[in-house]
Amino acid sequence: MPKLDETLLTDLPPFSRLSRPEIRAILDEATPRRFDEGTEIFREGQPAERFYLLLDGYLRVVRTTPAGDQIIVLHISPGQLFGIAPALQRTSYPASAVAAAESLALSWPVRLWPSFSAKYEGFATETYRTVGARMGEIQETLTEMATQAVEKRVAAAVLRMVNQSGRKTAEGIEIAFPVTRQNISDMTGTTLHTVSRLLSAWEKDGIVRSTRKHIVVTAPHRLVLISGAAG
DNA sequence: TCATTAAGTATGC
DNA sequence: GCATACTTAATGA
Repeated sequence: MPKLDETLLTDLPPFSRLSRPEIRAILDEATPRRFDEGTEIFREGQPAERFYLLLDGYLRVVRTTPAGDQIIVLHISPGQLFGIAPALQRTSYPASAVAAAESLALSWPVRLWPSFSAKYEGFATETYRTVGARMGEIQETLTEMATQAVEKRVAAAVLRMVNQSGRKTAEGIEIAFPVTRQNISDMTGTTLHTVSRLLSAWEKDGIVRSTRKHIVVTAPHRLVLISGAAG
């Protein structure tokens, strides 16, 4: 296996404070792997044997309700750690991770987690920062689900994806990974029909432009207004 | 206001 | 040509 380049990690928050030799040591223990779109990387409830860093691509983090339907909890973008059950004091994964687009990830056995946290300045603080940020995001989505009307929830979900993965194009800001109406309904607790109707209506209003699995937000400010965000 | 049912069209391997 | 993605209308909780 070819050696991984150190520049893969140097700019990422959990590793940015580390020296070259330290990063070298971490990389030498990492296993890189590519995942096709739709591939499950690990499943909810499985023993957490490894933790991961996403280098390229996008992931959906999915939980199954007791009723049996899937909920998309959040997305993971490049540069983020995931599958970090040890940071949550857990020995099994609390959710499944599915590649939303073709993705590339590094992983390490969980037995390395304690030494990573202890040895490497900034690793622990940064991981707990991201854990905190994600819990906050989930909380926000939950209260939103309970209190806001469907159109606001869908607008907020689209904006969240745009904020995480948006890239500018001539037309507007596009979501950088494939998303279906069904996916969006799984994020917002509604049906794909309702999402389809909303996107059609927004498209007629010039707020978005969408083709299959692909959404461009042409008027983000108007979506923000619909979402009813503060300000 | 929204889910459900149902019945269609469009798209891409 | 088939499965999947998407659209739309109608109905009713």
